[in-house]
Amino acid sequence: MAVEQTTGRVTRRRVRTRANLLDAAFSVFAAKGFGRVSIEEVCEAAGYSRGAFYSNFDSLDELFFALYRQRADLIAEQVADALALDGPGLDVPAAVDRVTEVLLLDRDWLLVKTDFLVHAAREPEVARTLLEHRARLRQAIADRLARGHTPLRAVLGDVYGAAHAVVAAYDGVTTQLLLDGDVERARVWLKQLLTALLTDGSDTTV
Amino acid sequence: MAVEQTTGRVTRRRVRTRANLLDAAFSVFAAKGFGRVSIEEVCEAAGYSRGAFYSNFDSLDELFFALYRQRADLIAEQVADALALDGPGLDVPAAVDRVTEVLLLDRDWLLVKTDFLVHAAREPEVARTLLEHRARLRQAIADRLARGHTPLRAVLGDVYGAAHAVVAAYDGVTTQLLLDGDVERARVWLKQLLTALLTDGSDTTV
DNA sequence: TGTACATCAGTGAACGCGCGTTCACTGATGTAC
DNA sequence: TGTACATCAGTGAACGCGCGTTCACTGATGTAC
Repeated sequence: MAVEQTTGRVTRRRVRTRANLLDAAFSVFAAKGFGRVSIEEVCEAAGYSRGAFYSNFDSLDELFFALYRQRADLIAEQVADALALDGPGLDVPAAVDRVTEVLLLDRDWLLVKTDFLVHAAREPEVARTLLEHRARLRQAIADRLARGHTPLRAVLGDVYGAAHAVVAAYDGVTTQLLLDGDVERARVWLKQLLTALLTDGSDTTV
Repeated sequence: MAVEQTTGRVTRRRVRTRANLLDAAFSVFAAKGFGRVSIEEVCEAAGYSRGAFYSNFDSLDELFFALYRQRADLIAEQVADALALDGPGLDVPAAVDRVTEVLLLDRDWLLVKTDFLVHAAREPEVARTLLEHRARLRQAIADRLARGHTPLRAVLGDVYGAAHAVVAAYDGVTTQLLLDGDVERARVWLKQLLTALLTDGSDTTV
């Protein structure tokens, strides 16, 4: 943390500045990639001097982490909301629609998220945080599947295995989307994958 | 390209230096991430002065691209070989074993590959190259599936859809592997996913 | 195979810029009365 | 609500380092005979 607060006091000005820096950083990171961004660029984009940065953060890494955490929490909440909408019976296609709406909407976020992934892959401490976040998401999905009494495929094991598969499908589709930029195709494709993974195989053909 | 060759002559020394720089770059990129690597570090790791770098490449970007291309081609070849081994009938579990052996063996490669992915995601020209490379891989898989008369699931469409699903599953598992570093679990998991995607649902449970 | 010459490939010093980091200062904000 | 004071938050100049880039030079390599 930058500037250890002896009192718990946090002025509004500080909150605003921090938020402005984070917002500007998001745009800049999305546009250029974490590795190609300087502290100076973030400050310029936010309209502050570099001193303001150091008053709020110790390093770009710290800001990046704060940024990820903020957005990831927001999205986890939205996913939880999207999953909560149905009644006890789970309407899989409808739920998938709502969830992909949240998860595959913002290409900028996918870019930043992937930057964060490769960063975390090299920093075990950071990786742990990201893994916990993913575990929470999976849990929400598993809960929903359990609550919806969705028929599951034995190869995937229990609801946790199924939730794991959902996340893997999402990650896989994200990779393709990052390259081709076709959000609509990604949505359709994710729905197909999830259908193939979650529903039974009464549609088998040769 | 650095140094436009008027004659087609390329000395052995040059070939060796270039290879040494690429090898060193791979280690350094894998360890620190593309965005955190300087030309100087690559040269030092390879045991050359910075002038040698400029004699062979115009920029780190160019070297990165060359590096990706080199390794990706190698791996595409290995995957093709692994797929070619069976007779006309496709033994799915065995083929999956062989392919995952190639694809999920080297964490360093996955790190560099993902760095390259986010790089490409922001550079349409580079993205096109990567998409073409992925298309070739998918094609090899689709061909194999067609040749093997593998029963497919209707939700995925034809062999191309199935091949696409295989790649998505691979990408999804890669993401998880980057974070937890558990190669064995990733292999098992990828096999389960591919089984769920490719085989029919006679295993459905509730 | 050996020698002489031409060209090439890598060296390493030098230059300079971008930017990370610091810090004395000042306008902004909050508190007390 | 207003004023006086204390503290805080952001400013912007200054410093210096890391490193990208260049280039005259030299040892290595290739060619011709």
